[in-house]
Amino acid sequence: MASIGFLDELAWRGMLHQTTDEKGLPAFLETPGRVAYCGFDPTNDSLTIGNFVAMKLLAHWQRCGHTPIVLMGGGTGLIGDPSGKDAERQLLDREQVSRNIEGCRSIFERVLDFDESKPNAARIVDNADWLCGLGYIDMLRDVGKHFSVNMMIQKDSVRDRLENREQGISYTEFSYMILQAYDFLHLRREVDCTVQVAGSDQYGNIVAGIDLIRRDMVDAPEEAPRGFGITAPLLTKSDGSKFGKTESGAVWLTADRTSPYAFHQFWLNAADEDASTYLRWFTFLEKEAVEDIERRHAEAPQDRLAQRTVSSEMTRLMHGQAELDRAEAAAEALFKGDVSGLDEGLLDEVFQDVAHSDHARGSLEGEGVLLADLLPETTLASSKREAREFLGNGSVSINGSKLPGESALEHRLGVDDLLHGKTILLRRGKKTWHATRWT
RNA sequence: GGGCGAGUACCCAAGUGGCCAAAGGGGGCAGACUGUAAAUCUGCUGGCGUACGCCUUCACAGGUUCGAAUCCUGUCUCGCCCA
Repeated sequence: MASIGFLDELAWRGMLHQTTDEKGLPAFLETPGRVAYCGFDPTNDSLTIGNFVAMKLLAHWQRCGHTPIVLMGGGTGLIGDPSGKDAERQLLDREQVSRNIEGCRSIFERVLDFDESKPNAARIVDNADWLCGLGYIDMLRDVGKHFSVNMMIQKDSVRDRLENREQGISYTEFSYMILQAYDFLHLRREVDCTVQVAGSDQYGNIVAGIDLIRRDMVDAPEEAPRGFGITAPLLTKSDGSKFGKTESGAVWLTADRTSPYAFHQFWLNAADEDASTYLRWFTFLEKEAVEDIERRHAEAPQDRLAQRTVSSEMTRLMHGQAELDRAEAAAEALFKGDVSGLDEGLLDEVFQDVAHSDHARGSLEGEGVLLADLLPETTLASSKREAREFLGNGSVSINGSKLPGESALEHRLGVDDLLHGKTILLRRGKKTWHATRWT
């Protein structure tokens, strides 16, 4: 089936940070059908491209013939993971958490194979199912007993918060590690899950789980596997800024939160220095194909082949071929050609893809509409004052042609500006579009 | 429970009675240059008004004062130390 092992696959992609057993793990993974899990916090009813990385670890795992388990932290999500957080987390209520889990399910289905006829079908479990029923006293006796506080406060996730004079850590979040360790133990016992994969920030939690399993299995035969951990490095951008954020917030994997067009644009706009990393991290292309693209990209970076490949692969995977075609057509129309010459069908598509708004056609008659008054009604300006600022800067275009700053403040839109009798395309700066429809 | 300290705009951070819509940095947006890239340079960055201006803001609620982010009282939150 798979010609390349899981660890090698991650390694060439640059997605392998560390494992808990450099020597034993490769041999262990030679047997197909191993079970690994990765945890996800159900803090939202959708997932972001940051979560995608963890999901992809499981996808590679599955493609290498092993069985992936998506662990939704319906129970731990009620607590909050202190790792990488500099502030105490908001507690979620249980109803919200279960709604969120439902919302994420379809996303996993796009990346993992849940076909139950396969021996290594993926599945989703919710740790609320076993955590919420635990008694506090039982937990303290059976699990807490195995944890040394001395050790716990050494873990980075906790220590950072202890040493940070601005923010401490509550007992609730301090306990998170125990719960996550217990998850691993539970899955080890119940479904023979022997591996946990995650981002490197989870390393401490993973090790805690392995420790717990080891203590639990003191009497088990020596050859019985305990637990392994595999982590991916933190994804960083070349300019040092945080990956996956745009001016409008996180990039989501579902169309209701980030439109396929915006999603496509996000990848297309990647810096050259990041494009190759994205290619390796986010596409499933094989090594030779990736290296070929990198070579061609290096020869002619202005063609942005690497960015184009990532954006089309990712958009197709998350939103399907049809949405990819639309996003590409819209991008082509908006950035390559003369938008005033778009045919009506394509214009309608573009209208759907970019931010848009509806207006009363009557106001265009006669004197027309002062652009400075219109902009605050669009996504291009948040206030009239800001609108004037953009206009004065000469940042605004109508149907693709830029308005010089001097005349822009007084500029009025009229019926002559309508494309195909109903649409005016506005643009601020280079790439922020807004379509207005007049009916 | 007691003592000490902190809470300023998107973030960090100055300011300790008027010159404060509040320094500086970061981030963000825009302009020039480009390849819908990076780097660089320039401008903007509480709201409203095309200016003079008006309004809201320095944790919250009151108070002192002609005048408060700044002083006082109480409340809340956080941190450190003691019990």
